[in-house]
Amino acid sequence: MPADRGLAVSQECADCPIRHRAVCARCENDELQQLEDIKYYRKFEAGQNVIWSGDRMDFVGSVVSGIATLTQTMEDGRTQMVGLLLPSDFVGRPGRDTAPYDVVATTDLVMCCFRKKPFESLMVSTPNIAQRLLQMTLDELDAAREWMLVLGRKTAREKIASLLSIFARRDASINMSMATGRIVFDLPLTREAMADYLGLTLETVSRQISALKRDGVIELEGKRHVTVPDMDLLLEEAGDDSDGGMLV
Amino acid sequence: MPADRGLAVSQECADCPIRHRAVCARCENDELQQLEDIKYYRKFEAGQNVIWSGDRMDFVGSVVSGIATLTQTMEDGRTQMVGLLLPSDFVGRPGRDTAPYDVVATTDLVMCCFRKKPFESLMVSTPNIAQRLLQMTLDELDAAREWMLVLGRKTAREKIASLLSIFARRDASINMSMATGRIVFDLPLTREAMADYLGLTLETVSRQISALKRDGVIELEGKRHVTVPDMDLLLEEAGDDSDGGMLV
DNA sequence: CGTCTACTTGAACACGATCAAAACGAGTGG
DNA sequence: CCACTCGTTTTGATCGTGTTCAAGTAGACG
Repeated sequence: MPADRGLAVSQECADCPIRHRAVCARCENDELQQLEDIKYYRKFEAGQNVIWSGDRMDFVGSVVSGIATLTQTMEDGRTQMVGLLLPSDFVGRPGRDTAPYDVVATTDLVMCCFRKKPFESLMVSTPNIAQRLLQMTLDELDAAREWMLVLGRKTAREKIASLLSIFARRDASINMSMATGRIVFDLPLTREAMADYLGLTLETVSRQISALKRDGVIELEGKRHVTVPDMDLLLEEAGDDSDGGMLV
Repeated sequence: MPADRGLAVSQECADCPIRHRAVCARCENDELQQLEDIKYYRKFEAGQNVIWSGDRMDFVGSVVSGIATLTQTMEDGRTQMVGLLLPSDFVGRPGRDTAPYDVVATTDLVMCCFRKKPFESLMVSTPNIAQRLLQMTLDELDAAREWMLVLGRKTAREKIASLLSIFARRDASINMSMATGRIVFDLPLTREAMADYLGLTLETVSRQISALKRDGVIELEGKRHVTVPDMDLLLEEAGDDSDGGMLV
């Protein structure tokens, strides 16, 4: 178990890639300075646990790059992913000190961490941080509720299409591929991780991906490289309103 | 469609039953006074819609008494309940003006409402409100994620047991029935509403309740009156850690 | 090559859904 | 008091989606 490299990334908040989306988004320069004083970076390798459920948590932080998952596990081993952490997402809960879920790095991961105690003090003295955190938490609550519909009522095919839409949408907003209509991305999760997110088995995930490929909804190169020729078609397969719920 | 009685409950915040649990929990007397200035009560009858998905929302508020549900519906009619609103729970989102879900009164319901604009101003000027709302939102996020495990990985029997545990736990904390070991309560939801919460059909709900009764996990008088002779047994059926995750 | 791990595919099964009918309880009116 | 309706719930029979168990393929790395 190779420890994370001690001397990690060093970076100015000013040119941080998640500057305008993370908890610090609303901070003024002086507030940013205060955060800078208590922050440090940590790197994790793909597959590494960031936090173990039940462990004491003495930091909170933001995902800078890479992807992590939040998962819950029952005694008999059944696991359910309850959150997908993308760059700018926040980890940890001010005011609680043991972690309720496992946090696992799915890809190589860089996190911007704050020691919990000083961060909690800042929360009180800096409304811009608390307000941003409230906003982000409300967004996550909406996402969690949307996912409850997926888990409770959608078919396996719709579930897969829903998950692919999430990746496709995220990628479209980064790569500006809207123009061409074709969206291309790499799946950041294994079939098993997808199954854990969707409440399915990995075999069913595999079968449904094959089916969507066979039906021309997606194209596959290798196991991970996906092309979506027609986003509207994918959304239809996902069972979402085609006239896109523009919550953004 | 009988309108809600215009002249509704009038009440002092000081002797409000949800005073220490709602958004206002942390407020000092002067802050409470400011809330009192912008609040008004509304009553809804069982079955009435409080809010329709997509509608403009010009108020936020707290459930004072009764039970309401948050539900999401797909075009083809499949519905999933995404939240259960009990007394002291908060409805509405500062900073957003169209409702993302239907809110339906399941029993007769009293809400303490605040006009949205003034409330948003108070949020900025009164950290105690914003902080309490953040705390409550984080709790709801935890609850939503717990429910994702129920929806994604539990069997029908475990789902029913999980739902019954929620009601039982809530009731135990009110009635102090811990002593006797027997917990008694009335189901606040129809079989159909339970099905919508659990991602099942109402027939399956009915069958599993019958099965739990047959196996002595619960006792039933009529359709709604439930007795739990052994809470540990119920929790075991729900698939939860028997040594109770004491998050309280 | 051999050995991983990740993924795919097949066959049989089981759980929960679906369709259908009947029981129950509360309310209404003769 | 019984007959009637209406909404909720129970129970039964059959069906289908997704699971389970099992074998096999593909690609990476030694």
